[in-house]
Amino acid sequence: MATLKDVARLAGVSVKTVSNVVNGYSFVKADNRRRVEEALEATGYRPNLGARNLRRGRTGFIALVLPELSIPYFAELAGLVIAAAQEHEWNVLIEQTFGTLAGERSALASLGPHLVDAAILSPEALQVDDFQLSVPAVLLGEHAIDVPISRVGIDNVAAAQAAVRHLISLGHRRIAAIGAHPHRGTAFLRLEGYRAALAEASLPFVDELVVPALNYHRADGAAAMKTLLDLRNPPDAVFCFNDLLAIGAMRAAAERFVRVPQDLAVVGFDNNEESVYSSPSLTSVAPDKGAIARAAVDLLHRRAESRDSALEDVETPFSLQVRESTVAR
Amino acid sequence: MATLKDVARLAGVSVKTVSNVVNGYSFVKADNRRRVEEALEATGYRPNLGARNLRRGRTGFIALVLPELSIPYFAELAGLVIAAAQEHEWNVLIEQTFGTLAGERSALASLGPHLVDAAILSPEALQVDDFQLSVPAVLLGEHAIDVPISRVGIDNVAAAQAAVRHLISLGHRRIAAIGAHPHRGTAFLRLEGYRAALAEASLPFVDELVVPALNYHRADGAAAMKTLLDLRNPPDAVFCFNDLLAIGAMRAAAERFVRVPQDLAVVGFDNNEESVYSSPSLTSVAPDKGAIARAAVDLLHRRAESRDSALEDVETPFSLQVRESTVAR
DNA sequence: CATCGTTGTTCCAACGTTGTAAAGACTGAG
DNA sequence: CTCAGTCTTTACAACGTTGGAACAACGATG
Repeated sequence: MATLKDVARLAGVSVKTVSNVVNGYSFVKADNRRRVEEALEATGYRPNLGARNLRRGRTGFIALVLPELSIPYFAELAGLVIAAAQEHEWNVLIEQTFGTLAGERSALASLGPHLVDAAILSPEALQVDDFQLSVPAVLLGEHAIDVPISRVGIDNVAAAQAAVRHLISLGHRRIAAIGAHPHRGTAFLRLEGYRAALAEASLPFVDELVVPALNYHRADGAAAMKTLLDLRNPPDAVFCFNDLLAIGAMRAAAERFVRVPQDLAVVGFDNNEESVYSSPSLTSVAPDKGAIARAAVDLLHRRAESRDSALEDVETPFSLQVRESTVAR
Repeated sequence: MATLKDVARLAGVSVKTVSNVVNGYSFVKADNRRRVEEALEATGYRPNLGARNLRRGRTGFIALVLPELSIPYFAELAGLVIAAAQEHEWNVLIEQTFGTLAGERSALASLGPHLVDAAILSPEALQVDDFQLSVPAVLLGEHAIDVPISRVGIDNVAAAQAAVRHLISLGHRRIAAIGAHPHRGTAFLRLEGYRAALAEASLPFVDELVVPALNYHRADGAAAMKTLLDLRNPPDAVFCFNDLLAIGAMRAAAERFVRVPQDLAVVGFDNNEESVYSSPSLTSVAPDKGAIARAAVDLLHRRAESRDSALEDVETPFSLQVRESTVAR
């Protein structure tokens, strides 16, 4: 593989002059520039990023720490983050934590400053004092833990409230919630929005209608839904804290021959592509994932450039996509 | 951030001795080893991977080049590849090509040997003469293009044949296929399996029942299914070349009030998690994704260690998961 | 003609690590 | 006590790059 030295020898100039050409330094004689460019072409030179970054003190990578790529929301988000990072000549390193405290801690520990320039974190279990970071970082979605790190995400309370308001506006009165979680920040906020929507419609908050989910997988949604359907007085609508839970819930309903939306309205959260094509299609809170990815990467880029470290809290837009699970075709 | 030099100063030994301890070199006096280890602990030393790799001539990264993370199959696979790579102390760099020739070429071009030690490729559009790789590589799934690169994947012909045999065994006679594609290797092979299954049952191959799909997204499956349902004599079963196409097809069927599986049996390919929870759940060819990920990474590891470059062709197992889309509950 | 500023090029050092070779310390045998 | 052999540590160079200083060439200015 060609190095600067090889190119320099071929062009008959010094290594530094080649480096200057490569880096677009202005004061290079047209003649030399041409010769260097030809030599670059001839050798197929590509800079050794390791060496460059060693010298520059950067790595050219950012970390994206998330629970699991097999969760569609994170897969879609990861794709968008990769695209956004490319704009800033960053490569993305994905670390999966599987939502466990141990996984998240070990991911954080491996994030030395020589591995990545910055990190995007989507933690689920981390405690306040785990956040001893050696690189600029941004949190996705969490607004519940109080920690001095910038955040990007939607207003979870407002979003959840909008979802439940929608159910109320359709005439539902016994509305369940699936996805309560003892440590998860977003779960807390979405429950808050659920409560708020009930309160403003003067509907009672019923304990048995709030079902926890340890993970947010389809199986958890199905299990939770079965619990709800077994109640003496089952709900006529359910707000699920993500789309996977909702898909699982709809599946469980179908297995009990409960019709959606006639007998049970369902709303999800995340607006996965999957939810557009399910039968029935799923009404869902749709965060602007592209905006989240861009905002997070841009924020880190600003922070990495200038050493100032003002905390930022970027609120990205969301919308409610109404589909068949709440309103029949 | 602590460097070897800092640790050495603290422990009162040379830089190299610290390096020796870090790398588990045997001949270090117990006393010094202890002092160094304490100093390592005290400084929280973590090796600078860039520098280490510069010196060692490795990068510590492998590339995973795939169409799109928002496609569940690739998202799941990526997660498994990341896990498998961790075993060999490799980090995974994901490049998305969006299935375009330009995207794949640019991804390949960016794969200099100083960026990654090896690459896992899942190409869709690449031509034979695009494969000028400067690092060890392995192809996923493609057995159609003839190119001197190792491959890992299932026997696509046999898998497709098994799927269509299953439909035939259920009594279906007018079986369609969705997903034909002019350049995609796997599409070609799956079509081959479809043909073979028809042939062995002495069923005719009917042109109008084979519908192409440019992309393999849900929307393409829905569009293709509409075409089939518009035929004067629509099929009573359909084999889709991936699960997304099948999900789209089932959605299109539902919109026309065609019942699955009573009026139309559907088989997919990939066995996405999504397909277990759809209504009806989807019968699907299930490649062992974990085996694919492990085989690919292990193969690259062997190749990267020893400089020998024997071509390998690893065939991983698959199974047919029968669900409601072909057999009612 | 000396001085100056501008433009263009080169040399040197350094980023943090590890392989090599050489030097130093210790052991046991002669 | 010397020597060879083994164990242990160190100095040095190098990986490929770039910032900074130094240097060289040049025309313009006084």
